[in-house]
Amino acid sequence: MPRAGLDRATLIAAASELADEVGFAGLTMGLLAERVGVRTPSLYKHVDSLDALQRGVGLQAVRDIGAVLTRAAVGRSGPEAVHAIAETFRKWALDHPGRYAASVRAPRAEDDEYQAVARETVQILFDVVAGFGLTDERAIDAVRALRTVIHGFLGLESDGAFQMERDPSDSYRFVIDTLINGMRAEAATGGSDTSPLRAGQGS
Amino acid sequence: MPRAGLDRATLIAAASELADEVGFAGLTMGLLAERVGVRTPSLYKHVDSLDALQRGVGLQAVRDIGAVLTRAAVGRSGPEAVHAIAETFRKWALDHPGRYAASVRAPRAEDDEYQAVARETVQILFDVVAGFGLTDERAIDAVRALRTVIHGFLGLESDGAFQMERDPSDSYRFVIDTLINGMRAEAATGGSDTSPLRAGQGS
DNA sequence: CTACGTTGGCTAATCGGAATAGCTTTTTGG
DNA sequence: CCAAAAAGCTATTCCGATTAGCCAACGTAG
Repeated sequence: MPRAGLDRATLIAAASELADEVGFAGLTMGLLAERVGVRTPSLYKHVDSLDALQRGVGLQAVRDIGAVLTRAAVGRSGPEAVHAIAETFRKWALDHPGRYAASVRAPRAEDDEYQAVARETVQILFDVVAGFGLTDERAIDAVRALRTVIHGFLGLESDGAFQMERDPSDSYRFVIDTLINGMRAEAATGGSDTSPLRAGQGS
Repeated sequence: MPRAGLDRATLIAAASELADEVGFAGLTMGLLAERVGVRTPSLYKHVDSLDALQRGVGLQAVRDIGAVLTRAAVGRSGPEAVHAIAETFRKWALDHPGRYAASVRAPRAEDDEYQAVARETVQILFDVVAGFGLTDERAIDAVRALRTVIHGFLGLESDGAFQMERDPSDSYRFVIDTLINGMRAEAATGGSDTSPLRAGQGS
């Protein structure tokens, strides 16, 4: 009985592909085992549980997203950077529906590693927002707004919630542009309220 | 062995409450049975399956949301109506996390009843958007934008994705205000072409 | 009021997927 | 070459959903 040469990373990679094919909810130990040519129980030599596997896929997805967004944002700033990030994120999510769903899964507050990776990705957004001249609380608001719009739209779109005859790409641009205009306006009027902001994770 | 006097509606109501307590994912036939004082298999006399139960909870949740939003919007228009709807929706979602999660569940394209109910709720948003003078494609964009922002924000918030020391309520208002400004601006430019909102570097 | 069909509840059993136990073989380091 | 760790496997257990089949409760015609 030759060995299959599996390890955690390989399993997570295979699970990620599988999730993109059958949906994150359809990702099952049996299916993954079949995919990698092994019996189900053997997987437990490399991952602790299905939950751990899902977490691994989600964590890797967030890392991938961070890398992709970083590449998209480099050399750009302001509205151009926002558009690049928004479009890149959407394309990635549409290309990798399972991974995207995995990345959205509730991160468990006590999961430090997840929090750290998420923080890194959110940092990209802070850098972009800083380019608008937004700081402190307004920067937080703007980053939250960006995440809100991107996740909100992708969530609805991937749920098939847009039924009308209108290219979602155009609607997406509308929302993003609206947000950009809002940030521009906010930066122009200069944030009037100021409260100290404390350290935290996420945004 | 006295009868419990159950029926489909009672079960869905009980399941809704239960979902708010244990989370939509934690809603289980066994738990529901215990809650209504009956053995698990007995539930199948009233609902076809767990999936059907979940669908029922989601459907009812969408109906409830529609009713609540309608009440919130009556007598208001424009920005005031948008704020009322946004705040009401958020409060409802925070008060009923399980039902909210149920309402978001992918609606299945072939489910005509669900589609009809969802359409009714979306209609409320169209009415509000019409108050801004937006029509046709721009109205669709604006409605999608509203849904995007509301669902996006509530999704992130309920996932605990906002970790920084900043009241989410304030950030929520920021996003909503930004969107309102965008709709106002869009209405002002008269929607002359498909991309009047281009967020160029210039003005 | 009473027999009878329908309805609702129950116990027992099946099924599918996750997870564990315990055995066997490969790999690896000395 | 040998012992221990690592990686597979089969057999089993567990749990939640679901089905089968039995029996009591209800409600209604005669």
